[in-house]
Amino acid sequence: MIYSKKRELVLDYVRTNCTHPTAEEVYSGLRALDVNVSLATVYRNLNQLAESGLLQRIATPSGADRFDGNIAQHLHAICTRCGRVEDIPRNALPDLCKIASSYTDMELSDITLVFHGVCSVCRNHTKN
Amino acid sequence: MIYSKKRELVLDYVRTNCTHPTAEEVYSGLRALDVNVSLATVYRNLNQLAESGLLQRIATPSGADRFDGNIAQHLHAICTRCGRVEDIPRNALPDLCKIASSYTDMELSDITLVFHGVCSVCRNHTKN
DNA sequence: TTCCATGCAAACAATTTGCAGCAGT
DNA sequence: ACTGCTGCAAATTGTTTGCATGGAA
Repeated sequence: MIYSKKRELVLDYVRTNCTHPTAEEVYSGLRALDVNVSLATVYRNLNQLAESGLLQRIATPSGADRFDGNIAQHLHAICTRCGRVEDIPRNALPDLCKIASSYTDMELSDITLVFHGVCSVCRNHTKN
Repeated sequence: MIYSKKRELVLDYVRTNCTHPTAEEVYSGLRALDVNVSLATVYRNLNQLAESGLLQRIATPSGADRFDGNIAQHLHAICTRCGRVEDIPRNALPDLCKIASSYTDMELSDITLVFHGVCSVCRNHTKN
């Protein structure tokens, strides 16, 4: 992959913003920094960076995909009220593929695991 | 929720077809049975049925959501080659929310967990 | 000078919605 | 009658793509 200024900016943005931004958020975040980039380019670069392992894609169920500059193996917890994303270390959990393997004849190699809950901010905010 | 013929047909279709169909598949499946129903109605009814717990929604990462008439607590494994979905009993796995809770201040109540792998049919089909 | 990258707009897929009419209780 | 259900088409949302141009090696 040859060098590209825009791609570097996209990667830097996701890395320095620990908000697990969506493509749209990366786009408007960069525009706010006076970076002239198109949404298509943001999508293309996010896909390439995720493909090459420089970013991690968080496929949230129903909603825009999010991206994470922390590529260490870890999982995510999403607040069902405000959408905030927090990290959960992957080694906190046992090897789920190995456990599930005995229940199917599929050769399981990976999991998509997202926790859902309510973050402390939202809990304090609205007590309903 | 008052009775509706179309909703009953949608529910029956998902229950009797163990293929974990998408909304589109439910739609064309019903049309093939000479049921006059619109795609919008299929979507509306699938959402209501999932909302009321009569169906389980399988939010596949990037792709159409699938629906499952088996509402017993269980998880899914998706073949990355042919898209086939198999079931994994939930009690095969430990209580992940409880384990992850100690790593975040979110109040975790649920998980979205999908296994990815290659089914035996695809493994035998193409040895590459 | 050969690719890959980019911007723009159009295309796309999955899903939802507005509205008028119809059906269930 | 009242309210929820349906069909249809249009609107939305998230994302990808075609094409002409610009930039990196």
